[in-house]
Amino acid sequence: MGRHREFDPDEALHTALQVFRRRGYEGTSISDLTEAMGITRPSLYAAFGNKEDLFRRTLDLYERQHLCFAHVALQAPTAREAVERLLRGYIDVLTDPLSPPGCLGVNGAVACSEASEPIREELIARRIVNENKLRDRLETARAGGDFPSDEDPADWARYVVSIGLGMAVRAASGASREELQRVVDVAMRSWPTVPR
Amino acid sequence: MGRHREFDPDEALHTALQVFRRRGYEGTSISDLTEAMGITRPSLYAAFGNKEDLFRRTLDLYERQHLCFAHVALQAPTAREAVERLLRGYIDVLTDPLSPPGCLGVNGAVACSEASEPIREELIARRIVNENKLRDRLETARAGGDFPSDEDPADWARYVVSIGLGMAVRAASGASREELQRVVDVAMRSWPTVPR
DNA sequence: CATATACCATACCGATTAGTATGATATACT
DNA sequence: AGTATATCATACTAATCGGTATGGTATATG
Repeated sequence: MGRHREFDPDEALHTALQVFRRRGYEGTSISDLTEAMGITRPSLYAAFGNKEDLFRRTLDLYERQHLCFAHVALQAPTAREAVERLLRGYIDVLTDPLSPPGCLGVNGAVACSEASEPIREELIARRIVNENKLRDRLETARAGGDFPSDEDPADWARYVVSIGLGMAVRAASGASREELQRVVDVAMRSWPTVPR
Repeated sequence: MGRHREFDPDEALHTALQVFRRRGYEGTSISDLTEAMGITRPSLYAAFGNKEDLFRRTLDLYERQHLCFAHVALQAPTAREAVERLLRGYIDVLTDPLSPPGCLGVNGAVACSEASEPIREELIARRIVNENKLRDRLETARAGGDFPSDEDPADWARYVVSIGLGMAVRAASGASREELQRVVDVAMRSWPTVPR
């Protein structure tokens, strides 16, 4: 019943992701979006709700499509390898030549007006979820003797995520893959070994 | 000749710094500023030019007043100590209870609309200046035998700045001093020693 | 004291913001 | 075929954006 939609919502969502990723949440206007997506304002609102809803859906898509490597990385045999795969994989996302540089989660709303505070908090919450996954991985590593028992998994998860955040800011500023690889090279040198 | 200004420009600039630091460049409106500074729009424009001029002046004030510790830190006797003082001092800035958390240089414009691209580039440029100062310090350290000759000062400067950027994002998200201290604790463990 | 001048207050500017009401158009179901 | 309905295109809303014109007020100089 009714007329058919003349655009592909999934394709449109991919386009929205590109725009949001380059400009952040507040830096992107509805006009920016409709222009890039090739649809009209009412079509956008009918298909995706409001700007905030649309951003959350692009966030979901981003995690599903670009951050999915993390789940696999965490399953590496050793904790060290898991972390290294995490950081190297993240570099690929940050510098993907087909997407604007940087991370949607970081570019999204580091600082913003009061109006988009909910989005900012959503991004912070999602970041914490990911950091906790890494911490849990390190905890099982410790239980399995793959991570020193006198080291705090939370400390190391925090460290690794901080490196990631730093790289994300750098990438958004135009850092090259090679530059970021060297950051990881140095960062991994502090990785603790299990005394035996 | 003429009427006296009824507000203290320096005090007003300090207030502007607080607002910009919390909200970033684009997230801050002129109304936000005039309201916080307790002055009218024409007064603001008469005293500080336009929004971009005002932001650059708050940036100068920020570097003069909050980032000045870096210059001193770099003069520490050893490279390692210089870097550690740099990072610890930065934590103090990021979590100063009298100011909004985070760094003006990072919060300022990670992502933004096309309109404020000049500000974004200004911030990136200033960041590079600071990283180069650190790199130079490490280079003289290497020349003086205080830093391994087979290590690249640029790599380590990049690493240290990345840690700083990561902490800045964390701080803006509400990270505590203690949390950030632990990041530095871990980060410093990779610091190279000179073979002797 | 008179006058020139700098500041303040108010009200405004056009442009843009997110979001929507309206009417035309095209499709699916009865 | 007829009708219900969902989409599309256009035009619109009130609010806010950065920035300014205007006119009153206070002060410094002659």
